[in-house]
Amino acid sequence: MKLQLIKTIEVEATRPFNFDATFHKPDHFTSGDNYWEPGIRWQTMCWRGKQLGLKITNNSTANRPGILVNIYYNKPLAEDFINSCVNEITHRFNLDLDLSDFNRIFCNEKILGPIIRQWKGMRPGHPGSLYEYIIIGILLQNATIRRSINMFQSLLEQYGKLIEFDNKKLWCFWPPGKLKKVSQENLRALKLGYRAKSIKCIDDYFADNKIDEFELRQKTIAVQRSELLKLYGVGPATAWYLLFDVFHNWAFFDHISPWEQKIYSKLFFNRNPANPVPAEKLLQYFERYGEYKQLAVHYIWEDLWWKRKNEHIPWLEELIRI
DNA sequence: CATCAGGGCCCTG
DNA sequence: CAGGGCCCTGAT
Repeated sequence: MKLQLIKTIEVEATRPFNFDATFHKPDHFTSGDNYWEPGIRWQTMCWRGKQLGLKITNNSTANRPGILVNIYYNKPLAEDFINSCVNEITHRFNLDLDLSDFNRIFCNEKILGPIIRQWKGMRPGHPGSLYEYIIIGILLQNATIRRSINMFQSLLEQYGKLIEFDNKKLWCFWPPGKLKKVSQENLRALKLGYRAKSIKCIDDYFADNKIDEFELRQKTIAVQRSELLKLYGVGPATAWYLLFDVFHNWAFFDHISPWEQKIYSKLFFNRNPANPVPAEKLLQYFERYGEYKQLAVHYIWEDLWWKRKNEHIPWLEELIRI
């Protein structure tokens, strides 16, 4: 399906703003739903049931940071649809985030200071909806990266849509409810294993409107967490990712998985991965970043993955087991 | 060839 | 609250 350019919108970002560190996260696994090169991100987006193509371009001038969003579709789009879509993009990528406090407090901190100076204006965030992120989160569970990518790709090819815009062919996520008539066995045939049940349950849950992402955004983190844990297939690890990436809680840090523990141990304590610092002690260490502890670790984490793009880091390669 | 952990979670006892 | 089982892969 080839899409046409329907609308171009300028969106401002708060300053300081770093386009590439915001729109490309080297630690997120590459999937067929987006493509990045410096200054441009092509991204598919399923918004209110419509499967759109987006070309997001850096549009920053010296004193006016921002992006240009080209929206591609096969029909004209209503004004309020476009506005809501752009608001959602602003939200998901945190274009209106005020980082001044964070920058001021930590710009001279030993580890974080230099990283903040290098990546000043980087935002956390995730391009997907809550539904989409949960699906991906489930695919990440108890699997190697390669396997997660394979499972995601199979799902996209079965239930997503391949769209072409601006000379890019990218897969777009399906809307919630798409799996209504799909059986667990169908999903298992895609080699999802026991995750088939979780994904089926999640799709039903969203299709039946038992959860509202936008209402949940307004709730306290305690409510958000308990609502997420009610979902079949979502446990503490997946909830932790969601609370940061989807619900934008910068202070929440309650979970460290074994592979992350090893990387943190090396980064913060230069400890051999075979002998990592206990997770409890790491969490205690992150307390120094107070209200911004997860944002702080995100900066340090992303910095590491950007380094990996440019230099070989043997100890890291051994830990991530792609 | 077998065995086993892996970007967890659910269920059982 | 600890521990077994789960799908499938690739490493050993």
